[in-house]
Amino acid sequence: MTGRNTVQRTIIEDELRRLANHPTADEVYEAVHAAHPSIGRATVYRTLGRLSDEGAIGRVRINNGADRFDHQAFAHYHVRCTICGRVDDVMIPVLDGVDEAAARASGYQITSHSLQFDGVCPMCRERAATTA
Amino acid sequence: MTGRNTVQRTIIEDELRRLANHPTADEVYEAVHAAHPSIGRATVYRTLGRLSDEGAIGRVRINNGADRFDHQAFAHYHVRCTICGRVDDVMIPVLDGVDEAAARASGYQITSHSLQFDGVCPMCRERAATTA
DNA sequence: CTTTTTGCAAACCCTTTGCAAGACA
DNA sequence: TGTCTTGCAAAGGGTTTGCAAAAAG
Repeated sequence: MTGRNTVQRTIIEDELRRLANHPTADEVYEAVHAAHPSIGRATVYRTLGRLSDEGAIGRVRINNGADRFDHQAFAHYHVRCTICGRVDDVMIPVLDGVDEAAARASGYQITSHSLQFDGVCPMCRERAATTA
Repeated sequence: MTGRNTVQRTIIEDELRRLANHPTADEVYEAVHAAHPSIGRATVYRTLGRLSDEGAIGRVRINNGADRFDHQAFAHYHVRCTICGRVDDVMIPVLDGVDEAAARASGYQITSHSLQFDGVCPMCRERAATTA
């Protein structure tokens, strides 16, 4: 653990693990603030940022949307439903050799990649089929 | 062409092709506005959006940064320099079969994926080596 | 003449920041 | 005690929107 062990930090981390499914910082804030009204938005943003910098949690940067936080810290991919905005894990193997290929193709020194899928989640697909 | 053929649209599209290297909407706006002061920011944002919806140009959604627009419309990947923010093309083959794998793994109907690399561009690498 | 597009400013979402007060080690 | 963290409100970046006027077809 890098920073100081404050009550807020514990509360925020616990709440993230309770919410489990890739909440945004603001969703974490709403939940935390409901139970602990004195905890402010900035603290939640700052703490989630620190936790992900430390590697204790994951941060999923979503194209065109708020960042989401992941209680699972290891590298994996995500898919976002273009209808309801829901984000889920995509447990396929991490791409092998693609960073090297990109380095060769671009001349950059590659440090990481992120792969995001877009699609329609089972619920929304169901709903569309029923409605149509 | 889907919409109406306005002067603004032509000017904006031309400016994008002239700028060539993945400008943000605001960079396009600055250039357009400098030459045509009557053209407003909203028009540039709206027009770039329409052009990319039509498939006439590409939109590159950057993790944690402004969208960038690409005069090349075909699918390809991008790398962003974590130091200077520059964005370049990564001309590696489009990932094959990965959408199907993701669909199987997640249950989503996958419509697309985006792969973004992060790294250090040759210029910044050079600069770091010289400075150090 | 009908419908789309424009230009402006204000609104919006998500996030960060300055600062003084408070909590940790 | 010295430093990190908090809470607040305000600012910030990027983008969208409501509306009346103008332009396209």
